Amino acid sequence: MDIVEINKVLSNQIRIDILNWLKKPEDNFPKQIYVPDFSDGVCVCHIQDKSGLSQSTVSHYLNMMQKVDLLIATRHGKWTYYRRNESEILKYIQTLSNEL
Amino acid sequence: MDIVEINKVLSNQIRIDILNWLKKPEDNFPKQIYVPDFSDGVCVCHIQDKSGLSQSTVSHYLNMMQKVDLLIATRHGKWTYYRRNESEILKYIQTLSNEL
DNA sequence: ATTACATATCGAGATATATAGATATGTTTT
DNA sequence: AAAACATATCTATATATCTCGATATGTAAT
Repeated sequence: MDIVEINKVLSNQIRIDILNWLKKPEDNFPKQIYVPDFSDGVCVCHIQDKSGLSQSTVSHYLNMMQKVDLLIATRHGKWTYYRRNESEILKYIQTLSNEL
Repeated sequence: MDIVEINKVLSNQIRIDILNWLKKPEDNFPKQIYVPDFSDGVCVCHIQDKSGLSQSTVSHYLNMMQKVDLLIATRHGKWTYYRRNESEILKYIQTLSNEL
């Protein structure tokens, strides 16, 4: 749990937005086609559409969010799905509460 | 309360350290000479000594921490004292808890 | 096997941050 | 008023981040 690294990741509004959108995928993204529900998260293409950023930028953002364990990635076929890592997010907030 | 701006400020270990040192000034800094206690905080020169950074860098860091309301500055004579803004720090953590 | 597609990675230019030394400002002491 | 001192601001260079288009990789469909 590297607080400084996580804070860098969270120093960007779009990345915070992504974390928020993934709280309620049903409310923020269209139904997915090749998986029955959002239990593994949302595919990159939908997040890209919603963010308005380029494919490479979104992929990069999601990767950095995964590297600090804010997100979990799962691959199904040619799609990669990202979802929140709730326990790490909670741990981050608790660590902040203690260490700030 | 601009979460992104605060996160930028907290994306640096020394700045987090400063926030921590100011939790217990008695434990982290030498006695001050021209004020009776730490109730207005710690003067820039002591924070500079402890951090090992240049005077201009420390002044810049403290200023940016004050701009986002993490710190409060008070001037006494030629010294400027900085202390934690506890209510804003708490508000920041609460906001994060809600918005992440 | 080839094509099509989703995502990841690479390379690059623009912008922001880090950090220092030099200088300016404001205060106190002489 | 001059000197000394603490802090703030300015200027500059090095490094990091942002963001994109181009390319590579992996998977699925034909």
